[in-house]
Amino acid sequence: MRVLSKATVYGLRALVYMASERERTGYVSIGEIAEKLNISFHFLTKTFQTLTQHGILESYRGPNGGVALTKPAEQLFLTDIVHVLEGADFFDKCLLGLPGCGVEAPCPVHDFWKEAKRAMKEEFDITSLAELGEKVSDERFRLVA
Amino acid sequence: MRVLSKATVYGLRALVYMASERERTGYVSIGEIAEKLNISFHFLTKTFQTLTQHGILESYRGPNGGVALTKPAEQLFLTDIVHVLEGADFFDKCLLGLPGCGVEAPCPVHDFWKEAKRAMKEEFDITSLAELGEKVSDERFRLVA
DNA sequence: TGTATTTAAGACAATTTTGTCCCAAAACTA
DNA sequence: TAGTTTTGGGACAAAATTGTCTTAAATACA
Repeated sequence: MRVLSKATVYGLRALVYMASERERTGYVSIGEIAEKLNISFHFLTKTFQTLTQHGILESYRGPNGGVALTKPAEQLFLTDIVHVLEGADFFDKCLLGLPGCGVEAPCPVHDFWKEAKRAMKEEFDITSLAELGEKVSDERFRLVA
Repeated sequence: MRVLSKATVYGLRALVYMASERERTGYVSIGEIAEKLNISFHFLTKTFQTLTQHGILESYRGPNGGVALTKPAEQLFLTDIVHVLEGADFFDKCLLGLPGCGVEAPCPVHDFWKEAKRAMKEEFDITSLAELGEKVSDERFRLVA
């Protein structure tokens, strides 16, 4: 059951890593993150550019440059990231791929899937990068194989 | 939020269509299904071959041939189909893509995701092709755009 | 001013998924 | 037996995703 693209997975892991380094001030370099999380630097850079263009990150070039969250991690939720990286219709798709699936003309699994999406979105709405970052700082949780 | 590949989506829709034609006896031709559901005949054929090889369908060649469910639609559940088309580990994957994510070394969203997968699997376990086929026969639900 | 560091951006390749096509094999019909 | 229908299976193409690389632009610092 794969729900997120690799681009989104890498982006999320990287953001949580940043949130887990809470005490640090200033920018974190993409190279450091890529190395720590063992993911492709160039690939992550592209995902981060998307996040920067959509106001999740701000970036700064040159020595001691890098990226930083535009808001406190307490105010950035999974839904925000997923909306940017997967599209605004992320929680609004038919399980059977039918275009206008809805109350008008639902597919046979519409009701169940609607509820599953609602529960999922609810959790994504309240889960902040700060919460996940803390878990990682606490050691018992990991971001890398 | 895309959970199933197109191959699986097409396969599922086709199986539900077959279940919805309950009164019919004998084989249903793949060509008919593909036409009715407006999906690629060749693509569907490949998916159906997989289902045949795994005992979900039985096939018969020649005039009046086609495919048929090996068991009554009441005894075929979404989990069975998904296991064949998506793999046996379908309900066992980490949201962040980490290989051995589990109680030992969980990712920071492990607990939530575990519960979401459990709820999803529970529904897939109890939803039969018969149930979905009936909904489609009842007209209020559709399988095609 | 020149060099090193770091993100920005795009070209390009590799891989996976999706889709198309052709021919063989099986079965029926005349 | 010949011809038609239908699935089986593989080759192949197209598209999307993932991954790599190169160059440019911005910034700091000596």
